[in-house]
Amino acid sequence: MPRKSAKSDATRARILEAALRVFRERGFHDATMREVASAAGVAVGAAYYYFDSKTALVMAFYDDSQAHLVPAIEDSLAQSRTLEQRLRVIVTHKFDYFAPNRALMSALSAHIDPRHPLSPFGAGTADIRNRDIAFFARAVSDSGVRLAPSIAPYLPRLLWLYQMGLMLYWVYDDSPRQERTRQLFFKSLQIILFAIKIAAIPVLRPIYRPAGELLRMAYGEDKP
Amino acid sequence: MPRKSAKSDATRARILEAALRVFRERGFHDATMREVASAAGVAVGAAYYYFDSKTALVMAFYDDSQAHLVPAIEDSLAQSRTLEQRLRVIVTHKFDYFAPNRALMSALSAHIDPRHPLSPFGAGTADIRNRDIAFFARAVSDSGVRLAPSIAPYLPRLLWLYQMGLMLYWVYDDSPRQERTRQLFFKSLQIILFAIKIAAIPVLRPIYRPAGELLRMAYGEDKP
DNA sequence: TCTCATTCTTGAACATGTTCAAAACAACGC
DNA sequence: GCGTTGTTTTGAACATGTTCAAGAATGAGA
Repeated sequence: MPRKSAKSDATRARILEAALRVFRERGFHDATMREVASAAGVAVGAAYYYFDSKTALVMAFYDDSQAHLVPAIEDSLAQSRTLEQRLRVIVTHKFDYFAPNRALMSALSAHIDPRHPLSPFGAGTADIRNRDIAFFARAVSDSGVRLAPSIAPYLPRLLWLYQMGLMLYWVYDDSPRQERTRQLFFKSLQIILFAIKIAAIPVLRPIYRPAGELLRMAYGEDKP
Repeated sequence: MPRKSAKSDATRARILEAALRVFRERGFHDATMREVASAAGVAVGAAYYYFDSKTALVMAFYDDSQAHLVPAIEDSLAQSRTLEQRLRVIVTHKFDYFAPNRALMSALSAHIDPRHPLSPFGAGTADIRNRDIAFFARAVSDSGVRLAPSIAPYLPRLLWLYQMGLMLYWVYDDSPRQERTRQLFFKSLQIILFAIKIAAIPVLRPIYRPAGELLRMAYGEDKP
């Protein structure tokens, strides 16, 4: 809704910062919107003027993260060659950036329902999601990996889904420094890359045909 | 909390029935606890005497479902031989039983957080989950399928997870009669069974070694 | 039949996310 | 300057999940 002045932007930022601070200190659930508003020095209504809901504050943080992540990831992608390196770069950058607010992200995972405006799978977040998927498309393209044509169109979306699963595990990973997620990531990445390479071998393609059919069924047959 | 009389059981059942009715008619989110209580002819407090929360009502329905599903599934399992048939039986029975309240189940999927008492992955629901996993253990055992020893101990839990994913897709599947989920199920089941069989071939085991390691990392190395 | 402890039941009170009408402020044309 | 129009801010009001102190019902033991 708010679109105009620079002062408006500042207020919005002030509310968002205050919210993240309060959420970190008291936990997302225990923090109240009244606390957030008071920490930002505004009335409750102001918070709702800039953000649709309490969860939308966390989503705004997630959204803003792209501004920081895009250049960082682009740089690292340019320096890395193999697909494995590239995928590591994307996921590691994300984990590192989100780490200080890791517990917060659980607020987002509460909305699995694709019809909810804040669901990571819904139409309401298509922009964020597509920008995100673009990372993986970029990581795959000109990485020198030969791809089976039946799975190639779905690979970026599949990798995005894989990374969402990792993030979910990571958010609730209570091992020290989330070391468990890191190990799981490396090991699973190995397996996935192996499967991708295998699928591209012409002789083995018949074996992978059902996988291609499954993907077509699940994602539909849209061109892009 | 409530433990004693038969009248108590009746009241509890009356509240649960009323809740499901109201949830079905008005949707889980739009329905209020006051409506539920009024439909059951009790005060709001009574509902909270028997159920910990609004979501707990849906969980109670899910819990009760086992009483209906166990005999039905046991019977069908006894009549089916192949692992494919058996897995179809389990999932199909569940879908059929939950179908009238399909939209309701979305209330459960809201709690991904394993620390939440109602999370399907948390300690609070371990009993329900283990009973559920037992179906898959039973489907696998004496089904005549040779298993790779590195994945065998995890297979029931893996299949349970697979079925949870299917349920999630099913809950939000808006294709007529959820035909899409059904097709996805059949196709993915084919692939999974193929992978399981391949993994058991001695010559190919080295290829599957990383998968075993991954599972050990993800699930830990507890004996049962 | 009369305690009295336990189990149920009640509905008002509470906490908190969210809405909204009204007020304050800002910008702009005259 | 002064009205007009659009933006921002306010805080009380609202809706609803949940709690809780108090009362009713129940049943066991004397």
